[in-house]
Amino acid sequence: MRLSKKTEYALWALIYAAQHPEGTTFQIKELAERNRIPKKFLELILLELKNAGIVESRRGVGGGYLLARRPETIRSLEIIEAIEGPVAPAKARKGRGIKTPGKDSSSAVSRLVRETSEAIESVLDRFTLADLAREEQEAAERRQRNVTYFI
Amino acid sequence: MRLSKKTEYALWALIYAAQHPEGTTFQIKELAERNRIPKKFLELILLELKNAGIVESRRGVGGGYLLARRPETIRSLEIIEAIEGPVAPAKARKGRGIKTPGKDSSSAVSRLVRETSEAIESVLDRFTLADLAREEQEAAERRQRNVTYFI
DNA sequence: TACATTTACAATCGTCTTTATAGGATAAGT
DNA sequence: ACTTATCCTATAAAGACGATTGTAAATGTA
Repeated sequence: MRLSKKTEYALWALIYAAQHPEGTTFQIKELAERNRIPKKFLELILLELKNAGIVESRRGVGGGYLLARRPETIRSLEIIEAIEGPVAPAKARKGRGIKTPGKDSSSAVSRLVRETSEAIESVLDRFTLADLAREEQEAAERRQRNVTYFI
Repeated sequence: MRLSKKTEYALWALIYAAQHPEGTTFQIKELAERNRIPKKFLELILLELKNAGIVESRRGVGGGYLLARRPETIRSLEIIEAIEGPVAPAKARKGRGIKTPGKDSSSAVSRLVRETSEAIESVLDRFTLADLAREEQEAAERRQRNVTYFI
């Protein structure tokens, strides 16, 4: 599984957002500098996340972005799909529809893709933004204490 | 999960190969026409599958391609990785190595990717080429009997 | 009102990947 | 030799990816 840079930036941005006190905004500029994300690119990404209903924006002085919902209710699947589009292939509509051998949803290849997609969804469904933010926080604390675990 | 056309063609080709009696060859030309795959593109794909040790080739009259191993021993993971490269991100080497916060394997995003990759691998590991070929065979028979199941 | 701050949004651009296509070289069976 | 079929290299069109540029619009503050 490979995440595009765009999706990776989106995840970082939302983790950053989740680490802010609820209801307070953060600015694109600050986030871009901290995480070395191209500012204008980040703008684009946050706009998409806004259109997906994951963040909200406030314009003007003191404005910025903030989570639209509580991080416990935002699953990583939703985030990734907001940027990359659906993980699972569109379900074949039942009823009318012409049968083309290759694209047939009963074909072995389609089944393989379907089962894999379901596995991906089930993992991404388990992790909420709150989980990611907490985990990132803990990792950061470990780094600060300068402790490295070699297993 | 999205498969590239190339990988899809590779799977079709191998399913086709698996449906042939063991030890007999099939020709690119025939397969290309039957499945409407660009012949030259298919050539490229079979070459890659050959370099990956999945198929063998025989030149000259009566030549063609055939599976290098029994279909029960060829897992779909192997096929997909032969074309698309590794599913899982390369494991971070333990020991020396500079720590870059973003790419840190302990970060929340890395963990998410890692767990998802493992889920994908575990599904793709369960299906062998023999499974796919059998399933495709059954689907083809159902189609021939002209029976459609609307669930 | 004037101004600084901050997002909104459209358009563009260079590079890489994907999906092929073309042409000939090479090998092997008959 | 001749035919069949793979082997190999090069190239090209289209689209996705990653990012930049420029301008507009909203909002709080002096």
